[in-house]
Amino acid sequence: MIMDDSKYDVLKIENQLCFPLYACSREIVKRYKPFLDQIDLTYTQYIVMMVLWEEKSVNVKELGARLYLDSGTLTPLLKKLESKGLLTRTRSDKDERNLIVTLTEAGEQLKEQAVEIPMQIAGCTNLTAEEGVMLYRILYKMLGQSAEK
Amino acid sequence: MIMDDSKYDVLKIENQLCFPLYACSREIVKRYKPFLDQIDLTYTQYIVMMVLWEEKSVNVKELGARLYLDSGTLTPLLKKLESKGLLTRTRSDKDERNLIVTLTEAGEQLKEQAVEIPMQIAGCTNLTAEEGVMLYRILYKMLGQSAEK
DNA sequence: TACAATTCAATTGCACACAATTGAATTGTG
DNA sequence: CACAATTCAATTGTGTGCAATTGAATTGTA
Repeated sequence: MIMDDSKYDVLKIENQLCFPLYACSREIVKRYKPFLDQIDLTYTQYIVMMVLWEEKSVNVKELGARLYLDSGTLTPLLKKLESKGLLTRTRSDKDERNLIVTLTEAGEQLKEQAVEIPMQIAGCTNLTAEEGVMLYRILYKMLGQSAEK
Repeated sequence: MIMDDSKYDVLKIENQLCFPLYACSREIVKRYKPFLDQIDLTYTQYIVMMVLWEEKSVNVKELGARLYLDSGTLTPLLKKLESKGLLTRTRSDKDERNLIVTLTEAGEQLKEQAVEIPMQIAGCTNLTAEEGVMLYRILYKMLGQSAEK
């Protein structure tokens, strides 16, 4: 009689959904690196810029909500992007608590180089179109749960 | 005539697969935190312990391959787990370059508390069983690509 | 209107991640 | 055997992430 499962099976990494999620996320970000190096951005800086390329101007709270990041992560990162001249940081007149982040002309120009990246990355994936769509749908379903709070 | 797409659409966060992966990974790890706090482990320490609960003894290279982590991350983390008494770190006799990490009795005992965690986490997910299986399969397909190198 | 509660970004402290380098140990090769 | 190349873990330096706290600004309420 074979007896190869036990109450400890749940503790095997291969039986957990969180681990491949965690590992995959880091592997994909790593795949972006050579491309992002060309425009001197880290992955986190890149997704902040993506929001600005869409919105032109957002406050830190909105940015954090979009990216699931808090001010502890964003504040130093935004200061760095400001020092690179890609954005400006100014307090709102209406409410001095709010910090408004605005794309500069240099930031806008970076978009021209960045637009090449998604295409280059797309070729790196071994998923079918259907798998991509499925993965996307499932991940956003999980994220939706987080957003509800 | 509506003209609401452009060559910049690829730069919208919602059109990228990497972002929900990155965000989801962090959100799920965050969901583990209250449970891991009870046994005083971080998520990364937890997955290292999971390997040891399975293997009893591994070297740093193997551990890194299993977890997609390098010695820069593992060395300080293993020293911390050693100082907690959960594992020992010894050089291999056969090859002094190799560091062998071995589970201690205390580490083995922690397994009894850890075994409750996966069950508690499972209840936190809003995915169907099918979605869970699908997600798992797709993520490991992507990871397989990384493993090939 | 006072003033308590709330809402912001910033700060602090800790724990990863990871690229790049270092230095010791081992292996491969002439 | 000598010694160059390789393989390890450790170290260094930079950049996140995030919980918890702080302090200024605003809002809600007695």
